[in-house]
Amino acid sequence: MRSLGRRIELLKIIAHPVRVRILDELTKGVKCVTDFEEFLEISQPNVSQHLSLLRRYGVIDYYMDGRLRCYFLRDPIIPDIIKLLNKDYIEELPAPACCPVTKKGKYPGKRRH
Amino acid sequence: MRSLGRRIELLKIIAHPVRVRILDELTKGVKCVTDFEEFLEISQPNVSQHLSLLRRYGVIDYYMDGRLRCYFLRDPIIPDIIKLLNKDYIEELPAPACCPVTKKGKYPGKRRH
DNA sequence: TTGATATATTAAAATATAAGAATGTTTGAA
DNA sequence: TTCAAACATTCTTATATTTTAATATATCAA
Repeated sequence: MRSLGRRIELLKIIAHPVRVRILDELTKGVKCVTDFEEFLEISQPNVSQHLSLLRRYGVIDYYMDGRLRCYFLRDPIIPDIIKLLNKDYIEELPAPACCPVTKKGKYPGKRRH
Repeated sequence: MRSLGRRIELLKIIAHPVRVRILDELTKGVKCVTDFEEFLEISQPNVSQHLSLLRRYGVIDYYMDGRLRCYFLRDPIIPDIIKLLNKDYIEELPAPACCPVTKKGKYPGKRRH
């Protein structure tokens, strides 16, 4: 089981527009670097850097196919995160019903609502 | 419906150890600043900075209770993210079955596995 | 064995983020 | 009307991230 600290680090790694698009694509199947270059509008070295970052953190991996590096998802949290990012949330959370007590509750009987 | 870009920004905001702990606490109920100071081992101004960042991005909000600011969750994605972070993933994703085709599939019949 | 394709690495510049220190604001209680 | 509690803001410094540009490597095909 991975630590929470590790998970948060992972979240940080994922939280980048280019990397999310990469991971989103990879949830649909294997892709090679050139495939990514086609739909991300960034340079080849930059694509490569993002891929190697993701690989360094164990998020993705690749196998060789001729001279192509075929990247695929490795960390099982990714599909769940992608699903979350694409999910529709129409409402805000309801505000707390009525002034729940915090530890520091110095003003009982003086609640404003 | 919020844009994906907004969601990614949000993810970035959340992906910080202190802020995750704040949000984790808030999934359990309302807390005021001093409550946070107690269990986060950081200075009051730093707590305040994190809270105000979270509020600026609409993740949390507060109501006043006497002189206390009672913070609560506002963005409905948060409980889901916290759940994800705490979820157990025991296995890696299975490697792709056998060399699926990338767009650039120049080497058919020469697959290595 | 040479050229082209596919991809990586490195260094530098630009930018963003985090933490700490000092100080400011607001409000209730005395 | 003053004090103290609760909290925010601002500025600075330290550090991390991102991008760009240039260059390198590895492999297949001819």
